Amino acid sequence: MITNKNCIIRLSRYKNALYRLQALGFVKVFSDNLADAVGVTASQVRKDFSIFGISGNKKGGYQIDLLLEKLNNILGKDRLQKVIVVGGGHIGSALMRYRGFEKEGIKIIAGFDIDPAKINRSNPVPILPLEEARIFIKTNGIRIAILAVPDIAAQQALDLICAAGIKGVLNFAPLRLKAPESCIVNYVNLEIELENLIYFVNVAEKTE
Amino acid sequence: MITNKNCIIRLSRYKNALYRLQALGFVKVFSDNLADAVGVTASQVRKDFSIFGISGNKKGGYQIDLLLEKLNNILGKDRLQKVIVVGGGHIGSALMRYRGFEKEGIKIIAGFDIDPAKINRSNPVPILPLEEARIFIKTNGIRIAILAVPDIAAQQALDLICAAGIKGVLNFAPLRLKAPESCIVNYVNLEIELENLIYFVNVAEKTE
DNA sequence: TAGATTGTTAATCGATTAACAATC
DNA sequence: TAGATTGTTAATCGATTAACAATC
Repeated sequence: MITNKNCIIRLSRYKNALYRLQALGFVKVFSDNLADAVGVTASQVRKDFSIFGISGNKKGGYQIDLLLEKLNNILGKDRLQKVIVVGGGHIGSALMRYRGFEKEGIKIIAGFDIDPAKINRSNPVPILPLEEARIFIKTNGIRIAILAVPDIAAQQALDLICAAGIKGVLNFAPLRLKAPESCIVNYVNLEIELENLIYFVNVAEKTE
Repeated sequence: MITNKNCIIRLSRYKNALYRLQALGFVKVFSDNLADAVGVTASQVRKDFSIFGISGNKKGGYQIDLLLEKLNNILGKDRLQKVIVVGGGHIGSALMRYRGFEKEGIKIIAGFDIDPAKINRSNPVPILPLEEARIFIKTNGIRIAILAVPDIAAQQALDLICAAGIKGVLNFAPLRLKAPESCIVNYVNLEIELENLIYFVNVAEKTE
């Protein structure tokens, strides 16, 4: 199935919008409503659904609960996703304390750091020595990791967790990493996000 | 000038790669080298440059220092960018302590929160009451804000800072916000980033 | 000069949108 | 039935890539 990243991101947005509509008491939805809620065209919504074989009812729209079930299934939300955080610095520890993941079925079950001062086995999310990561990942069958270590440590940390069996990494370190084929690395680069915003604000300012 | 977001993001990546090459002692670079460093085609590099009227030397490639000067100018890196953070929770306070912005000429000069317990005027980055945000933004001519408040508070906080003159917002709250035309809102949605990663890891697992 | 690289145009590719037959 | 909405195909749009003349 040929799909691009943007399409999958839209599926997540549809899902989130559907939960909001459901909370407001809606039971069914038209492609038009959903398009409005997410900020895309109705054609886009129907096209995205058709890619995944999701069908509604001619004239009747889509039943929200069934639609959510299908989207959740596609997005792998039908089971709890266990995730680890590598790096117990500002970003890493903020992510470990962040509550927003829970409602999405994503649970951060441990953090890892090389600094012995950061180790804390009795934390709600325990912070363990990095050298235990390998056995922890294997024992618990962890596939997803968030990488939030300093630039210079990032490649080495990635190598370690990939070798231990990690299949997907969300990397916050602001540089491009080399990963084996078995591991997907997605990037969150806050510096570049801000730089981008500043660029478009400057452009808007000049043209106004 | 017609430009898309991806093009500007590539300019940031070129810039970052050029600094690394410069640190390694390189003085000039070919479109081919830069393409490799960033993971795009050489055509893409030359095309991006031509959009902004950046030219090199036939056969001679591009002189790194001149290229950096032009890219920095386009990206607005020629002056310090002062930014505020709204929300002193886990994400907000992590961003205020994060040192990675400084080397990019981005300085977080204050944080704001409604919780009196979070106020701290003697912090390296002072945390001030939200009701002071309006006057602070106006007095200091702040144009860029990072929004890191809980979902339910996000729209109200955005309204407040937009009214005070904010022109660009990097929003971490996981919902779509309504902003006036005068203000650009970019979204960082960590839940959706993880969901996306999980999807592609699942797909890879099924097809292997 | 011969070889290599830029800058730009044309071709390709893929994603989005429009249109409309099917149908409830 | 008449009207409205889906599902899908075709058209459009825009971004990326390939090709190559210009030229150093």
